[in-house]
Amino acid sequence: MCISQFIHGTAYMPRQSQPAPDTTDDSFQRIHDALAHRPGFLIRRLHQIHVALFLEECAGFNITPVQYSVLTALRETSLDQKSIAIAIGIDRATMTEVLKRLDSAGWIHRVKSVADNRRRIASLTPAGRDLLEAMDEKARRAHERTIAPLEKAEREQFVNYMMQLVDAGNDYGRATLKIS
Amino acid sequence: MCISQFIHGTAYMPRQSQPAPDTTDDSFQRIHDALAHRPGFLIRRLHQIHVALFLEECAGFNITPVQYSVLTALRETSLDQKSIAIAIGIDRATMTEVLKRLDSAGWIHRVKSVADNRRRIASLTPAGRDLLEAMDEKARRAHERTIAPLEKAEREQFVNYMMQLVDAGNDYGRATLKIS
DNA sequence: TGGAAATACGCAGTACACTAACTATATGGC
DNA sequence: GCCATATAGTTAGTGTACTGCGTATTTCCA
Repeated sequence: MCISQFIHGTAYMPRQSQPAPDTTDDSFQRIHDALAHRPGFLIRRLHQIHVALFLEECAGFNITPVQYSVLTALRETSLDQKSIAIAIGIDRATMTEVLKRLDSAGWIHRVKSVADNRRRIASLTPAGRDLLEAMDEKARRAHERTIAPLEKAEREQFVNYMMQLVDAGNDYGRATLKIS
Repeated sequence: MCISQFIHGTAYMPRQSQPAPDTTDDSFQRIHDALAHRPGFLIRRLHQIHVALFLEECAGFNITPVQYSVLTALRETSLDQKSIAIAIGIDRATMTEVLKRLDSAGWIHRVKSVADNRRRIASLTPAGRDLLEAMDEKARRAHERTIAPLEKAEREQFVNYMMQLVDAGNDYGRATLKIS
């Protein structure tokens, strides 16, 4: 189902939420109008869609997009946790968790740096390297499928725009969420 | 700091992760080359950036982008939980959690539907309506700032592309993550 | 009209994303 | 050389995003 179908009623449409007498069909149109043009809303949805496509393509490997990014980075070089975190853009607390999972899956191992005992250097195991090779093609397809609905020239423009925005906003992320 | 600074060394650059003798400066360039053009990677980073901008703009309101989307939807009409979930594109388990928090913050309340006792209808409280009014301008700014580095025409193109992709991929999301 | 199927919601479990506070180690200035 | 300061990593807590299962209620049809 696509949004148009949803809005225009060919897909699921709740009919008897009666307690709200104003829940008419065009409420959904109005909600759509209010949200569908907001960049942040679209980005969130697009992220969900990409994750779903990635997991579908790479089903059987039991790996997530972030984990694949980390392994990709480690294919280039062994690296301490903070550097990996900066390179792929997540904070070090999350990095700790991600590396734990990659470690217990047997795809990486972590050793204390001899030069600096605070650091733990992560490297790919042979199993991790094999996994990367086995799934590279499917991961590539997941990324392609995410932007496949656009024309070739549009896809290039779109990726180019995102690169500009990510580069410009690179200071943000690792966001503060203050709860009361 | 921007990615170029990061890659080219004017920003933080780990120097003595010595245990990996191949950790040269251009490892970071190679990691960047491997990741920075992948649509999924860029989308994830852009999402992080938008959330950070939103929380910065709306600091003091103690609200998240998703919570704001839900309130925005409820401004149009009271609605059962599943319909809200479909309208803003998250699954109903997450919706339960989000509504719990909005409820305990006093911005919505939930009542059993008289027509269908399985349903709980959520509505804005006066406090919720006031909150929306108070933060509308700042939320709008957060969305604007997310795409501000692009030219006006580019921004329109970019949002247009995202709308196409989200519409085409609307079946995805609510993703399957199978853990062993 | 009575029971099977469908639906709405909740809960437990997993993963990413973040903050804040903590430990352990390293560094730099005196 | 010693101590203040800075840095790497972990842990606890919050929030979004899922799956899968269980419960209660409604619907449909045989």
